[in-house]
Amino acid sequence: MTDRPTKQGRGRAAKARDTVDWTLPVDPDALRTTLLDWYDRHRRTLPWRASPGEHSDPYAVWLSEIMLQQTTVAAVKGYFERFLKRWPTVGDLAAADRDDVLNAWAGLGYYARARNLHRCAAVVADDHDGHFPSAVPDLKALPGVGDYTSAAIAAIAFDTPATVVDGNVERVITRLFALETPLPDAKPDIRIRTGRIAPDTAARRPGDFAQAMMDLGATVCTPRAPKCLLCPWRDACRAHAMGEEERFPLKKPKKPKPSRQCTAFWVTSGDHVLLERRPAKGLLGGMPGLFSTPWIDTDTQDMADDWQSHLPLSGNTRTLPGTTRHTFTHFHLETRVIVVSVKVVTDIENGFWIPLHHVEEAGLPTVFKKMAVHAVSKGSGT
DNA sequence: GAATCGTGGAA
DNA sequence: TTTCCAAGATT
Repeated sequence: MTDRPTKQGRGRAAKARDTVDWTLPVDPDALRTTLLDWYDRHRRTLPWRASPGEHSDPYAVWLSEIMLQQTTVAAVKGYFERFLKRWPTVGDLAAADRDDVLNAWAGLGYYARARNLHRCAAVVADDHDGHFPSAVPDLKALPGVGDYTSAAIAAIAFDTPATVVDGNVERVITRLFALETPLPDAKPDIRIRTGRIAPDTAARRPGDFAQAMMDLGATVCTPRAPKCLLCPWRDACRAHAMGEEERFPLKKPKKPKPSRQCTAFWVTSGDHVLLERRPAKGLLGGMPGLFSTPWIDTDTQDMADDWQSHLPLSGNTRTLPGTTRHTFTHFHLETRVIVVSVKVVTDIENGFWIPLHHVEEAGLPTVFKKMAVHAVSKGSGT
């Protein structure tokens, strides 16, 4: 495979393509064929994966791909099956109440995905007659669908040639070529190299190839202790030849996580508890939670003990022993819980009351679920 | 381009 | 206990 002749007015990608240094002992077509053979022999059964030869439902593909963003297969399985059973079509999901969708998503994390999921379903139902578009640019225009997901849906659901690059592909490609450029700077190069190996026609099975690349990364070319003896690309892999598989991909150093702390309020009245509906945007946006003081940075702020002014309702208060801890993507949170007993159920802004025995179905994100468990276990002494 | 945005499992 | 990381998107 040779580089194309130079043309005028090329973009950055085209320019980089000419400078790609292809130094593997085998050509792209051989790599693609070898990988597809491996996939046919090792294909995994997954809830969202069509059987060989069967047509996959674009709605199911889209739903699974959104859920799988930065999330493990094991964590997604149950959620995927519950969603598909409750909302069998994109029209059903579009017609669902937003809070019901958020409730069903609770615990899976990255809640902007759930908000975008519901918005996207509405767009597909309203603007696309209930059918997902098949072209990458049209898919990428949908809420929550970016570079990876648009390519994945096009390839897997419609067998359209598309360059699918996720974290698995990045790892496989950087090892195959022993790329010394750290992520994310290496992304454009990785995309170009992946595009060279990937199928360029529907007949060459773009969907299977994309899934094969990701399966290879997930089961063989793993971050730690890769199973190179089982790898179909073992003989071509430069990192393997160097004996330095685990050194790739290189990554830019990440910043340390700061710590924050807050005081949360477990407000009860009789057998009811008060929860907050959080603002629609930002951290845990749109989700239910406990009222609390602001989450203050531990390093820059003193242990501010001014929880009184943030008390949502006045009542008898009791500070529980101990704290709960939770780690988000970019900070740690330590929470002290104060039990507040109020005389009568009183409505307040952004607040809602639920029976205590329904807390488990309230759809609390994990950080709040920890606080609720703490309150119930430590606070039952009154 | 850097920050933001969850969670649970593995080492 | 801490760190890493998993089928990324958005701002």
